[in-house]
Amino acid sequence: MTRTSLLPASPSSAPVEASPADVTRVAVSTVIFSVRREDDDCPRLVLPLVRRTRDPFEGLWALPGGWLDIAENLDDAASRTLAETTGLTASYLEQLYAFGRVDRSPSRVVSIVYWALLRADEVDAQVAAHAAAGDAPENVEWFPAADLPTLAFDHNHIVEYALWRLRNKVGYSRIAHGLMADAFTLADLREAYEAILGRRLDPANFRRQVEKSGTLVPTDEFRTGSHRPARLYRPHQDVELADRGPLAPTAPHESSTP
Amino acid sequence: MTRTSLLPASPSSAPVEASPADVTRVAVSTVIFSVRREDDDCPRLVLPLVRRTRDPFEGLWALPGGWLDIAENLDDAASRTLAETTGLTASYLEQLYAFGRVDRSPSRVVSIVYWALLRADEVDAQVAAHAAAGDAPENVEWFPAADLPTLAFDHNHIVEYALWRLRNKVGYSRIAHGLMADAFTLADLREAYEAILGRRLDPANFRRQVEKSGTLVPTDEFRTGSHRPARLYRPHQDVELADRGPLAPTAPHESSTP
DNA sequence: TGACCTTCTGGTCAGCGCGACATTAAGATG
DNA sequence: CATCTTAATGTCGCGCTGACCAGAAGGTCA
Repeated sequence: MTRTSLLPASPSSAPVEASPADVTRVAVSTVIFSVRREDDDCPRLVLPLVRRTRDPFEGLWALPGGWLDIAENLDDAASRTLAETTGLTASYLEQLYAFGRVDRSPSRVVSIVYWALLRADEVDAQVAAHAAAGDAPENVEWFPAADLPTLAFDHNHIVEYALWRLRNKVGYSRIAHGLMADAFTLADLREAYEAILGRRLDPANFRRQVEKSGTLVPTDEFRTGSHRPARLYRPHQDVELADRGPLAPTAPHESSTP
Repeated sequence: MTRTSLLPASPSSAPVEASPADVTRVAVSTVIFSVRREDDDCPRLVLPLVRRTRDPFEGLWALPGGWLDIAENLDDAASRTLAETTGLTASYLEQLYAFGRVDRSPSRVVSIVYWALLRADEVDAQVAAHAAAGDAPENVEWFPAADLPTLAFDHNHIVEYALWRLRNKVGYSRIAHGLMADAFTLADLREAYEAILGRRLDPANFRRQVEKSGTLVPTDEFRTGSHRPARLYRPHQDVELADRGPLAPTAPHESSTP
């Protein structure tokens, strides 16, 4: 419950656990995306990384994560390690892939990687809350997803795959709503799509698609800015961000053979 | 290399390995689909299951699989355990999901599950080859995917999810080609789609879609039957069954940070 | 105040893909 | 030779989409 381990570390740094030389260990990491407006420029896709403080790849940036506990579900481990290392709580969490190449780490580690979204307004809010509480996470920094440094392990490749999945999923689901605050304009949502897809979208056509989908509820409020005020929308309650199929959102592997 | 272990077994049956009571072990299983024509009826989606011979769920049917070796990539483990338990070699193999609920097994087991396709003509061919060689796999039986018995562990749920992924993927990729022999008619391919999707497709519209996709090469041969002969097609060489994105088909986690 | 700019919002139009359906071709069967 | 079944081609209408236009509604600045 109160583990303090960070990422897959060197063999010598795991005193209690069995010798990594002959055991396959399971780690859990998370690629968590958010959008942030740089200056007055267009919003960009960003993700938090953690600087490693232990031997394999010490000093390099890596995905937030940690070891899987013996009595912990995979989803719970992803949420826990993400919170422990970055102090963040995701608004959407989904398993990405299990990476297990023998040569991806000095010791044998299978990483169950999740990808997640964080509401744009929660980035600053959660960071500020932790700063006020005095438990601000250390060695955490946000990077633009399109311009990352060389990361530890195969994490560059993992982020590349997570981006690919996100760009795919944004096309056939309402997943981008997970980046939005409670109320937002269609321009906000469109800019999130543009940040993910890396190309501009026609505002009129975008509006048509969203309205037809029925996933948004218009409010009577408007956001006033430099120009004509824009109507604020809220996400429809009964619409899931994505169709998980037989994998239930909260308890993924249930329902069969009790 | 010459392991003979079958599925995740009871603690007492793993003498050399560390005690399962305090270690999370990694298993690999595979849901492998094929199509078989029942009688002169329409083809159906079938999959092979293995009857368990050890304690947890002994006697129940389960997915083919086994333990991950310490120096073995995940993909290799899926191929190896599939061959060891069923004698089959898949024509397409893709990671499905990592299942790791604490309560899915008496001991803590994280299962990296793959899903695969087997060419219809290879089902009988591979079985016959093993029978001739005297190493026919035991306790293996094919079941219709739509009508399975109660399986061990959470395997019913896993098959359900694999079916969902297959039905999804068949809509936006050429994955169904992995079920076809070297040469096949459009009716063969359409019936595979129908078996997967569970509904009839219009032959004319199906032909139009396939021809436009450019994934098939018409031959000069025809299959003669009870009615007008049907032209035989071959899959286009340069067309992958599915877009894996940054995950290369043979060596999934490479290319980054050398 | 009024000209001008930018964004929001609604609308039109052509092209494409797809489902539904009609029609002809070609071999097997009796 | 009539008939049946499947193979293969063609036609039509609908809905979605991208490109584009036009008015609405606020600011900004001379």
